[in-house]
Amino acid sequence: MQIELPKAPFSMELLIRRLAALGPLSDHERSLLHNWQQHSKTHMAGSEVFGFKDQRQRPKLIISGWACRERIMANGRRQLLSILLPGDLIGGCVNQRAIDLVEIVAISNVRVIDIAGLLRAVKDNPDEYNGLAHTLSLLSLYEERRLLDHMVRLGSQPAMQRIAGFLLELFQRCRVIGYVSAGSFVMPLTQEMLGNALGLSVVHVNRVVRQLKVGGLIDLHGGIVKILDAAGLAEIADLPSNETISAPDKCDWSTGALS
Amino acid sequence: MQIELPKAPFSMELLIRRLAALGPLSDHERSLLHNWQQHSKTHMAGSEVFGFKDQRQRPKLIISGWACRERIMANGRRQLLSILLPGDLIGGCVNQRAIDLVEIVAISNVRVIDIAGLLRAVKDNPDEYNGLAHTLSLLSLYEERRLLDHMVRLGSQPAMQRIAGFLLELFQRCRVIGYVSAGSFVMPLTQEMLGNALGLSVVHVNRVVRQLKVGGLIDLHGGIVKILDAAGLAEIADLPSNETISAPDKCDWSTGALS
DNA sequence: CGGGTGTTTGAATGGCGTCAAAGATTGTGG
DNA sequence: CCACAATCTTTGACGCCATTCAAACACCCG
Repeated sequence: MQIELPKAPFSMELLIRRLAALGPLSDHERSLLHNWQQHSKTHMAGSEVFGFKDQRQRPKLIISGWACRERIMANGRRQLLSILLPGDLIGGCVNQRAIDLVEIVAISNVRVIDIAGLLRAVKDNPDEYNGLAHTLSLLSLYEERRLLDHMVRLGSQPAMQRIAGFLLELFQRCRVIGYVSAGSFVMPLTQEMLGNALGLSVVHVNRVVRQLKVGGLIDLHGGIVKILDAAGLAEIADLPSNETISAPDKCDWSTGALS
Repeated sequence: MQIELPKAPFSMELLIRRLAALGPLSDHERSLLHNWQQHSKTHMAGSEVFGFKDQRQRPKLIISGWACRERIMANGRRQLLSILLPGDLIGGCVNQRAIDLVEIVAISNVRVIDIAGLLRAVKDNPDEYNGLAHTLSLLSLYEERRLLDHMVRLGSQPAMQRIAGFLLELFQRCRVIGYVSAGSFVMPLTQEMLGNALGLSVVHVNRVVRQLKVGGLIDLHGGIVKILDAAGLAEIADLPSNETISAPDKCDWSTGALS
């Protein structure tokens, strides 16, 4: 199976595309992103990308590689809380978030750039970069939503549904950032990591994945996942009909609450 | 077993005490809270407190009764994501949160007051109510942290650990708001709800609870929980040593990110 | 008193974890 | 290029934790 997978490094262009899909961006905002240059830093697979001890860490953008937020328990067990892909923000939230107090570890080699200055520019000129502020906050809104989805998986789905739903989520996220080609995407997660994310043992992950393979729903070899039957997976995963959450088209920044 | 349990309606005094424990409040801020009067609205047990469809819902404060955030799946299964107690805020976050897109249902009869105006006052006078803004945001920070704790429970703990940890969390939260007397607190959760929160069947919840009873760790009758051995529960629940998260003593509101 | 709801208990089934060991794959150094 | 180690995947056997089904038992309320 020879598959050409996009290896293009994540550029600001992709972030622009991603944000533009969430809300309107002015030319001025696009050019701010477009001209944003920053030298990137690479974290090797397995190393810590973002420590939770240092509250002062500067917000970052992942431009290549996968990372995860994970919590390690006293008995040595790991629970992956969230998977981070290229185009995802780290610690770039408007206000303090608990999720940012969790350690972030690189799954594959991860390249990040510092976007503290970018976010600062947005914050200091709220009128000028209104659309940007909006779409950026939607980005973290979506991560929180994924967290809740995952919580539901862990709490009330059997292994097969968990895996089907999880793979589908990764598939859709990869597609959004252009990392899917011919229904396939690179997934640098070992089955052990899948187990750590889904609360399952390696052995059982393997068995269920095999079932999905023989069922003709997916193909999985050498770290490459091919989604053969997305609709079938969605049915197995018991996804609600309106899976695509509608972005609140009117996110009112001036009424109610502090917002 | 006759136990006197505090039935005092949650007043602004209690919110003040709760916030003051999270950070310094000026006299000016205390008086703002103290003088805040609002007629309360009651939601009967089982009814919806806060719909997620209406994005415009005004933020509220629970002053009595228990509620929960829950998600209902296609197969009819329920997953309780979070338990809300008196003194907890609903929808009062600085910016849009995914958790606020989840339905909130009253567990017992719930009284709430509208605090949109209060939050607005805080927001419109950031300098004046700096400490208040800080502590209020800590409140939602802690809820998010509880969410992550719960996720870890669901993902990587067996039934007994889940139940022990969950009861302990409720115990500590009740104690903070003064709802614990002689180690006991009223818990209006049926065992079925406990199961829905913890991803367990009613039957198994019952069996594990009985084990905790015969083990002399808790007592549970008629909706009243008595924690007999908090340390033992903590050990069972495999809680990390530094269970009491230290409030970030220096939450810098002027550097990094948008914050 | 009766019905509804919640709790408790038993027995049987099965999903999933653990243990163990054999392939398959990747990477490294000679 | 091959050999070797290390990591990951795969498979079988076994046992336990937890679910399901079923039915009795307690409790509350009108």
